Amino acid sequence: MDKILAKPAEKKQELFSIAELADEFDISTRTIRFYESKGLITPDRVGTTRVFRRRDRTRLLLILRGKRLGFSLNEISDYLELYDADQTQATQTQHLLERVNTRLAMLRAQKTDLETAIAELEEMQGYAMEQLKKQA
Amino acid sequence: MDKILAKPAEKKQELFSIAELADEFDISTRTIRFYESKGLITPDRVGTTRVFRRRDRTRLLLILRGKRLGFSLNEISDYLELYDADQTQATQTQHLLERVNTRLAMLRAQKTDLETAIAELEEMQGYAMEQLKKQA
DNA sequence: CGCTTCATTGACGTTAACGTCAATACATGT
DNA sequence: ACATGTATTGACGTTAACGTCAATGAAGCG
Repeated sequence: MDKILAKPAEKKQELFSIAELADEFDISTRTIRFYESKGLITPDRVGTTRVFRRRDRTRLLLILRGKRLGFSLNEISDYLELYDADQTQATQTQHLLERVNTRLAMLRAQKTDLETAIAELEEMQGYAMEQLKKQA
Repeated sequence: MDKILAKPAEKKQELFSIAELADEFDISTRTIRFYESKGLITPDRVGTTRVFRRRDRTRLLLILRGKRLGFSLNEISDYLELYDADQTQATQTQHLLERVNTRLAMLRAQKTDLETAIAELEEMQGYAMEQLKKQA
């Protein structure tokens, strides 16, 4: 499969095998198939074999970032929908806007939590360094 | 139990029942007992009944914030240890400092992710609002 | 052409983080 | 004293997010 997909001279790789993506993102192929079964990604097929385009590669990036931020796959699924929402009709755009705003509120709340935690640890850090000076 | 623990005239409540805390933090008593079984909190007992002090109440706050940030209970357990570390010996303080720094790096990385996600959504928000103007 | 190497598809196992339920024990208001 | 309400301790169930394994198939290599 490598031979088929690999085009070393190209600037931007367009197609990816499941193994390539698993390797690049340091996840298992099982995980990728699992995400597909959940509808988070929708690779093409060549026969039975999956072939991934840039779109799904990007979605994988978003999925993994979502996970790092502590979101469930269901939440991430909602989040991904925002990226390919229909913008042709005003009602759809309006709906999208509401969902984006809801999401933004969540992320901003999380950011506040995060900043509080960071501030606390920085305080501990400062105190610990003080202690070390005294103890030296 | 309320009658025993409740001292309405006091400024700072010192003792809490499991139900009070469950209510205040909007979690189940089962969850609180589960956290105790994991060693995250260590309430006193009056007979068989749990009695919580401010310390464990604070720890509950930290646990829940940790969860909102997407950390596992094991990670949170590590995190909590930072709060009651031994600072009397320089080697302990040194060790604490290292762990605090590690934690800080994680949180800062997460903050970067978060800010990226927020920026993307803000861009979508801007674009959607543009669309709505055009479509109006 | 046989061998070896991925890829796919079930099916089943696993871990974390609780929920649910049953049996039992206190404690309180009337 | 009794009914009611709350607490505790198992034991078992559940969901999410994969891991593991077995059987099968297509593809390239010498």
